Amino acid sequence: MFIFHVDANSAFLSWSAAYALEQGHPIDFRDIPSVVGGDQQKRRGIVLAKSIPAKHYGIRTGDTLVEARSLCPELVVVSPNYQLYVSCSDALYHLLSEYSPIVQRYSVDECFLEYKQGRFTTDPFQVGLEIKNRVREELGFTVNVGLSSNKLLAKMGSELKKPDHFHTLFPNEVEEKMWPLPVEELFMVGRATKRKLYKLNIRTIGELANTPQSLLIDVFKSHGALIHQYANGIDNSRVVSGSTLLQKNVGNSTTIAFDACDIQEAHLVLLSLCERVAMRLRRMGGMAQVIAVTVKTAEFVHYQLQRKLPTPVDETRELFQAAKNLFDEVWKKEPIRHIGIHLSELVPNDFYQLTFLDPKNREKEQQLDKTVDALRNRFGEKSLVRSCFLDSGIKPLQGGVNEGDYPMMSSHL
DNA sequence: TCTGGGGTCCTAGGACCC
DNA sequence: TCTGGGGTCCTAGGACCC
Repeated sequence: MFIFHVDANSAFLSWSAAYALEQGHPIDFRDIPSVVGGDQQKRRGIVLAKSIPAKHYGIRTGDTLVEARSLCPELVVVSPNYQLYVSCSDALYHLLSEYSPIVQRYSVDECFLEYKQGRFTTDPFQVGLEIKNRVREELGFTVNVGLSSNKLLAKMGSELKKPDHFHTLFPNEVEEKMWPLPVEELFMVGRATKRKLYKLNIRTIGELANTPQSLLIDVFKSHGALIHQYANGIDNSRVVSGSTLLQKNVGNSTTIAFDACDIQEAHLVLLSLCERVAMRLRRMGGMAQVIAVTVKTAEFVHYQLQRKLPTPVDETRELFQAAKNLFDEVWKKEPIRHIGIHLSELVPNDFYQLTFLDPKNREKEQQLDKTVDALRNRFGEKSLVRSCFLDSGIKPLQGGVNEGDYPMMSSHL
């Protein structure tokens, strides 16, 4: 059994660069210090992706654009084009699907691929190289490809040397290729874990691998067992293809372009988030049993309140009512920068139909939602909006990558 | 106009029940 | 009255990933 991991190099930046070239732009953003960054006017001014020259200035993903510019004054900042990114992601997925029916989309720019070698299949080493080269030549951006016998090692392999490289990282290569790396490069070792490991004098993946597992469990609980296994190259998870997986949570949140100071404004933002998250929930065919409202104040203080609902819900109106109640309880009247709504403990909506007896009211409400969804799907999200948003300065649907401001893609690169 | 948005999983602690 | 000990459910919050 062979597993590939395919990872687009600096995905958002490469994709924007390739598209700009295709549109006749004279400069390849990948060759100069450049970043993809959010809109500072809308208070989303952070680095979403960076070119390799930008990285050499010390610019990191997540830095504010102000910080990034102070590191490199001539930095070129490109606006994100989410529709383009979805097209590129789809193109990559489809190319990989030619090699195996089992392809897992791990994120917008990463896939796992399970490859069974048989009498008539190609040698996996050839396949890895071919994928890498075909993506570059046919899609116009580069990827790293990792090959191993499990997902963890395939992923670690694809991170080795970038860009445009194919690596193997089989169990017998772990000691040589993975153990010398700094411990924070191991999958699932983030900032907090790194700090604690350094305190234990564990600085490389090899040192972690050779630390007694019992010690790690004492310090990190189950997470300790996990990273110890990973450091030793052990992982038994399967490649899960398609959308067979029922999503566990769904949420939308947004940074408001101005601080919301009164309850009417806050409720409007909540409603606009509800519109979007409820639509996504229904599209998934789910109903939510738990709803949470999160708030980030102008001072960047976070708080959250969650509540179990008496019955699973997918109606926009019900969700809004619940969200409003939570918000009113939790809000301490400070100016608000950011609001979110998250739904969890999802169940399939057919389950609900059979299980609960509710007033006819609900059926009417669900019919209404269904009609609204259908109209918006057919004619666009803006085809039907609530009148309360007119002149409010608040978009009628919010959350996620903000819709609609981008021209339709005419080509697929 | 310095600080995005969408997920998954785990743990602690309190309420409540037997 | 020197005050157990399970179990489950619920909520808050943290850590990690992209």
